[in-house]
Amino acid sequence: MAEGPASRAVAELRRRIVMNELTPGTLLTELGLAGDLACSQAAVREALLRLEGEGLVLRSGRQGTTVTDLDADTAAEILDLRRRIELRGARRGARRAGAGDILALRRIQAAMEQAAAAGDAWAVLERDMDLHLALFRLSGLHAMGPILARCILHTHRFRLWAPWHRRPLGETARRHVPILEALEAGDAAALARELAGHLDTMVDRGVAAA
Amino acid sequence: MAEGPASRAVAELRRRIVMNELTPGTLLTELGLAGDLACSQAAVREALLRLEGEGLVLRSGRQGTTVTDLDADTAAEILDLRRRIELRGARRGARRAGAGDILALRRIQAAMEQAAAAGDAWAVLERDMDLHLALFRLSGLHAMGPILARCILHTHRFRLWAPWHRRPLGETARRHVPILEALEAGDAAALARELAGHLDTMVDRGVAAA
DNA sequence: CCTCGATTTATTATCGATATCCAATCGAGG
DNA sequence: CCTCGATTGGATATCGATAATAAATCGAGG
Repeated sequence: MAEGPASRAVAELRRRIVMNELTPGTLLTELGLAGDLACSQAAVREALLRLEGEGLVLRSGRQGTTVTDLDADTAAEILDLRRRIELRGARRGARRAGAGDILALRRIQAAMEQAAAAGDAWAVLERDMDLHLALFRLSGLHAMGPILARCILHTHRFRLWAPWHRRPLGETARRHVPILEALEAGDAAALARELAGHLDTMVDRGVAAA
Repeated sequence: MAEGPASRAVAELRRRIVMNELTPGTLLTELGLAGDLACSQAAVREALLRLEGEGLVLRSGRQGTTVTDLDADTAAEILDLRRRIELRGARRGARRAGAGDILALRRIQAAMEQAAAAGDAWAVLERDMDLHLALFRLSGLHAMGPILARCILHTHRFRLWAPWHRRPLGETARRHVPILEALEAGDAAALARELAGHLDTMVDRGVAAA
């Protein structure tokens, strides 16, 4: 999984930020992280460049790089955006799904359940992202994948930041089963419905929902 | 404007790709570009990392990095996304615009007209991007700025790739005036209307529009 | 003639050292 | 006591060299 120092640095820092071990505003120095992660400045530099591309850190030239802020308004807006992207993608992709695609999706879902059983919250999130991205890839809208990835990442971060959104890991994993069943049945309408429901229950929108 | 080799490399490569001097699929090598742009491999490397974050190139490990593909379907989808982001941003931002904000926007618009008068198509696009981003920034939805930036960039690229979408530069610049006027009047509805019209006429949607 | 394997080559990935730059600090003058 | 300017410290930015790796090429064997 770890192909090199740079990849490891990206994965590790991304995990720390999304899991809120590194809180918003934290100042990161390239040389300092190089010490922590036991790699060279160049590797850390590449990692920070990538994380900036994902919106997790902000590099301000020679003043250093900081972990980006979070706010509820933007998080809600991003979730809406994500909802729209995934729904439109699902409607396009439902008909193109081959048996191989569905098998691959089921494998990811199984891996997610396995991670949930092991109590590895981060691995669950990674598999969740894999699954949603693989599903979206069926739409053929290649250039939008990274945009969706960014939205998913920020959704995850916000959910962990606002702890009242947390759910049992196993439940999170099992929630995806109906989505895959709708896809396998070739029912685009059901797929969109299940996916929409999944995204809508992802975040508690105030107490009124109860 | 050019702060260093890396910044210059990013700007130059971005220009070449968006202006379609570098066509989709072109293979780029770090050392080769370093020769072209008269800088070190590290500078080119940073540039390519950033451009990958913008979706303009695809880095495939040791197999090299290529200019990303374009397709009309995705372009249409991205334009829709952009429309949605900008419209929601405008509705939020209309009330918060101060006199200083409007002055800054007018300055950018003036610079765009100047670039148009000079016949500098690329500068017009840069100012267009500046203007739309500055306008969106009024919404306070910080984390979405880079997503919008990406959408605008791809919209520009697609428009230049499909030459029938081109318009006289001066017209492009002047199109933004009503938007700023609506903003200055504090009329959120008019702002949304003008902005929507601007985005809708950006791309000819088939011959039916004639 | 075709296939498989070793070799070569071209390219990225990584590192350590140096140059550059911004900002905070300290000191002198008013 | 306050302000302004030089200084110093700490960080990024950049470079050149080296290591590692994957694709392409060439050659021998079948």
